Amino acid sequence: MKLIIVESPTKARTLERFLGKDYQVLATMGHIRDLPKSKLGVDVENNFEPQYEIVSGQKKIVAKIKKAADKAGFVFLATDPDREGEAIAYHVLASLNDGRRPKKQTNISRITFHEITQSAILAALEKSGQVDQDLVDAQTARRVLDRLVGYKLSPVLWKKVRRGLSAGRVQSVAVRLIVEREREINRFSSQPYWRIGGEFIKGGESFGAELISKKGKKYQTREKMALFAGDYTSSRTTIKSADQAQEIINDLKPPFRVGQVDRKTSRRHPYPPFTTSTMQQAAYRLLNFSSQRTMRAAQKLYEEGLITYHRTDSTSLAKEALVAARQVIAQKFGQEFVPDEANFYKTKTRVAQEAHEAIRPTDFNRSQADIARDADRLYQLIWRRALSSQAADAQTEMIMAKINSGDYQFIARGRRLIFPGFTKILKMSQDDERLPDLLLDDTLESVKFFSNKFDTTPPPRYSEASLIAVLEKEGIGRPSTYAPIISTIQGRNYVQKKEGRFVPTILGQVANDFLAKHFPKIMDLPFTAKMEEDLDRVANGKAEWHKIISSFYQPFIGQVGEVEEKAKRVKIPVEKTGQKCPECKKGELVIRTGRFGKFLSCSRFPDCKYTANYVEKIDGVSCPDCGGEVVIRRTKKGKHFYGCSHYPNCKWASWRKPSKN
DNA sequence: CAGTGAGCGAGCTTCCGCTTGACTT
Repeated sequence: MKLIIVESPTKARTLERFLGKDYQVLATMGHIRDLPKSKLGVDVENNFEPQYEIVSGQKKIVAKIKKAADKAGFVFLATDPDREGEAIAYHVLASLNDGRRPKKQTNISRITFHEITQSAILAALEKSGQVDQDLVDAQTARRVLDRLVGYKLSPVLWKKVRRGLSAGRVQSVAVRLIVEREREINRFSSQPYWRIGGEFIKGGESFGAELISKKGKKYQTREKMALFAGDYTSSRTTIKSADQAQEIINDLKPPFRVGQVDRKTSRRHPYPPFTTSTMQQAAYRLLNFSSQRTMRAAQKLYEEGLITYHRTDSTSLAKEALVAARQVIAQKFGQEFVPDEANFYKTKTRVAQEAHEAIRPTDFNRSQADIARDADRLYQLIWRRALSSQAADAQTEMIMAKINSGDYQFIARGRRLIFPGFTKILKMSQDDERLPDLLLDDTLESVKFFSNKFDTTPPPRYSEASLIAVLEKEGIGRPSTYAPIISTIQGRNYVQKKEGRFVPTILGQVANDFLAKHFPKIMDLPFTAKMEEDLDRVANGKAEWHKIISSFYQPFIGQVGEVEEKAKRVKIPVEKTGQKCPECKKGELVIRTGRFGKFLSCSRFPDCKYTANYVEKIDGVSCPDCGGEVVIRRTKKGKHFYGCSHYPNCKWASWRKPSKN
């Protein structure tokens, strides 16, 4: 009997099925040892020695693994093939040896595989090795750094801003992005601009064109980044008033002659299959799922064996899956939809660890999941995306015709689908845009000219999806943490969602400004990228983890001490409501935050002691029992729920947000 | 499922990343 250790219980079941009765497979369910929660747990005086202990709630599993290992003839550590997985393997090894790594590993070895297929697992069992101490050291450095940053910075906030706050390498940068975006929006001043269009006729067929230049000098036709913040560095001419637009229109005279016609075939390559991040972004865009809801649905699909692992940063597919996808495409859509060679995708994010496959159906023949509704809808996205990633390119003929009129030049664009390719599977093929058959020197009849007003728009607030996209691009956070980050920064009341997008609270801005002023290095976007470079050097045996941490910690802790001593406590401005105090009738009602959340009180406190509950209303929905307003309330434990504003007259309440009507 | 509340200063709060359950309308 041989014992195999993996991280996920679903994976354990799959392996047992592949390997039969000679193997027992147990799951660690994540990390089994970690730093203590209630104290720093890093001996900064003694070479940053981490004080690991068994994670509370994991004691049973550790005991079970120990017992099974004693009985087994051989143990394979098959945790995920990445930095965290190597660390888990190390901690299992250490747990089996009373907390220490044995000098010699006998009857125990480390194996890795990137795909959960029978062939990959059998190959891995043949190629066993030892736990890679350099990689473990890199993880230790990561863990210790995050603990030092989090547990040293947070108390500074307790002292200087408000009790109970938190700061960290990831969450603080996420908040910063939202705060800075809001300020960019506030600074923005919208500028109107006009675009001029014309309708022409050839052979009885009418079509539209847009004015693009005068004497070769181009007009502003689309909003460009240069227009943000009123910065006119663009070389284009902007039409700034309706009068100016009308003058140009009055100036347009026949003949209207076709000057140039370009036809070219554009090929569009399919999209790579989903990673966690792109799946969350697509589910938000197409299904309006939050990242948490997406992950809950994905978890269900994974546990049912319908998809591969859903926390991944890889876009590669197992060989078996490539073959299967090509077969299914041929069978369902036709051989012409199968490219000559399989499509491969490079991972864009530099920090990707690619421990798993991309997210894909385990069986491409199954186009529906038919379990829970959310899960089924998500499954269909995954199926389409993974399958289409192996389909042929889409081909479109693009037609661009220039039309001259004196000094002025118009452009007409047409589009004709030649071959849908992958877009047929993704269900995203665009309609053709017809143009009559225009030839050089054709003279056209004009029907009318018109102008349309546009306004430059500020950059949008972040949604969950767009925030996660930026974090991933900067290498901040991991597939397993994107959804939790979103709930942390809201739970700390640093940001709130307004119409599905993030707005910083006053507290968020104050805490962010404090950190950005005193700890600019940590709040900087490249901080994590630099950390990752250092960790790579540790993993490759080119740097020593204690030295990396020490060179960070010495200046950092000096700065912490200085700020604790010198920085003034920050006053958090109160939010005004614009309503008069009903008791003294002199002060204004303001929203304050106490130990139990927000409440209303008089601005003249302590002279006037009026207080009232602050209720947050949900727009657009009403109480299903009495038609009153729906408000957010909290239980004694602080959990949110939805109730009726007419309480206690109406006792309606719900955990879930009531839907419209 | 529905309190109170800021100001005093007891003892408390806090990180990131890996994994699932167990509690409910």
